[in-house]
Amino acid sequence: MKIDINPEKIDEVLTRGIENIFPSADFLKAKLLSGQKLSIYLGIDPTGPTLHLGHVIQLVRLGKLQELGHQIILLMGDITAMIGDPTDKNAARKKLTHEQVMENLKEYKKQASKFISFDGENPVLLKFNSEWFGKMSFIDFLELASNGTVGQMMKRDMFRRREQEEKETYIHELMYPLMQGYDSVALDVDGEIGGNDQTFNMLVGRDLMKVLKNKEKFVIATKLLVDSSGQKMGKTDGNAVSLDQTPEDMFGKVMSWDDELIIHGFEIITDVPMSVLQDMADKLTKGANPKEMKMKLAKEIVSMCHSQEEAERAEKDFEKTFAKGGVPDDVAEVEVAENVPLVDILLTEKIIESKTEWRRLVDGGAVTEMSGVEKITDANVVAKTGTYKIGKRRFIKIEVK
RNA sequence: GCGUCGGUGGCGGAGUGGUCAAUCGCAUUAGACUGUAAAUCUAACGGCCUCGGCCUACGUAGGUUCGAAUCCUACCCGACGCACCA
Repeated sequence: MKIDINPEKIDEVLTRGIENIFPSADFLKAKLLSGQKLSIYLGIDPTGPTLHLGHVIQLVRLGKLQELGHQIILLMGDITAMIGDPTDKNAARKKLTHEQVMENLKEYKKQASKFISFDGENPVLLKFNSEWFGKMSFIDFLELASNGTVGQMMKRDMFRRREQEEKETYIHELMYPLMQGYDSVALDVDGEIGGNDQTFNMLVGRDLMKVLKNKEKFVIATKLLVDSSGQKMGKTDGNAVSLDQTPEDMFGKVMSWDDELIIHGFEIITDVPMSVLQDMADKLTKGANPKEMKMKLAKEIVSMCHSQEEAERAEKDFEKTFAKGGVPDDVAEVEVAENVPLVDILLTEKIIESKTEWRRLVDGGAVTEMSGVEKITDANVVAKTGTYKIGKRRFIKIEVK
């Protein structure tokens, strides 16, 4: 495959959704313009069962680079995931077993393939860092460890903060940046891409490359999706969008984002041209209703992660249920015998967690029978045929036989 | 190994014999207002029932007591200090 050196595309790669480039944007630009095929990797630690929107930001960037003809490597940190990246964790994360890790990454490839291509003439290379860490001897490891000092590692604000708060930092955590850095060496890549929160780790890899391979690895740090309080939208927070969610859920999640995130989200996730975004930003400052734009963003994101059709469906569904207070299309349906208390059905369907919760919901006026738009006030009602709404977004359709 | 302090609900963090299912803050859920936004206000926030109670919970296991998150013993885990080892 020929390397595309279209300056416009390259400019987009260098700027859109990018927080920082090391050693410099010009350095990378020259590389991209050189016509040389570059190898670039993204490392993901499979610490959860699914990828999330945070990963999408990087995957989209990678997709662009793949289109330009470069060699993309997706590295599964099956070993590093077991240790746990201490980034942004004020307490040491629980260590995972290798089995848990392997279980987690089952879906990863499938989900990633929405953004980068694993076949065709320039396929993504899928790697696991157990390939080298699995057979690294303790001596080798010490050798590697001798490339970093405690002082260097302690530069991470993370570790500093823990120190200040008198929380513990384990030695294996201190090793983490070196391990991630060694991934670069083992893969012998030209560059790495990752979220801005990974900058420190990525730069450790850059240093190692210089020492061990005498190579200038470039590092692309992407912007992060942060909410109004500056919190990362990560898998540990409730506001995260994970890729295994249904189109409807995903759409709803995006709709519940802060308004400030609209333009930001468009920029770092979607392909909507920057000129269009500028236009939207202008309209927003002039007082346009942000909801419309958020709808567009939600649709765009669902369309990327699922498909255009599903995005349209999700949008209609959203309109219907929330804007118009109706019932969504894909409500779970159950058939029950006569004289079954409504609670029991909801409990077996796992819509509610306990009878106590149910009582609270009924007391709070959160339960409605949709056909008559009647509020349920008696916690002991027997289920009747109909559609019930519990709270804002829980629905169930019941058919009494 | 010795000593000191500490381990409480999703998190942070009170509570030091009964009135403690445990103040409070955050998070969460629901209601009002809306745009399933934010802000705000209200309420709920271990479980179960006939709403008066019952059961299970304050690191783990025992014990003292009419009664324990609170006292005692042992054990586990952590922080700090000292020692040991160099």
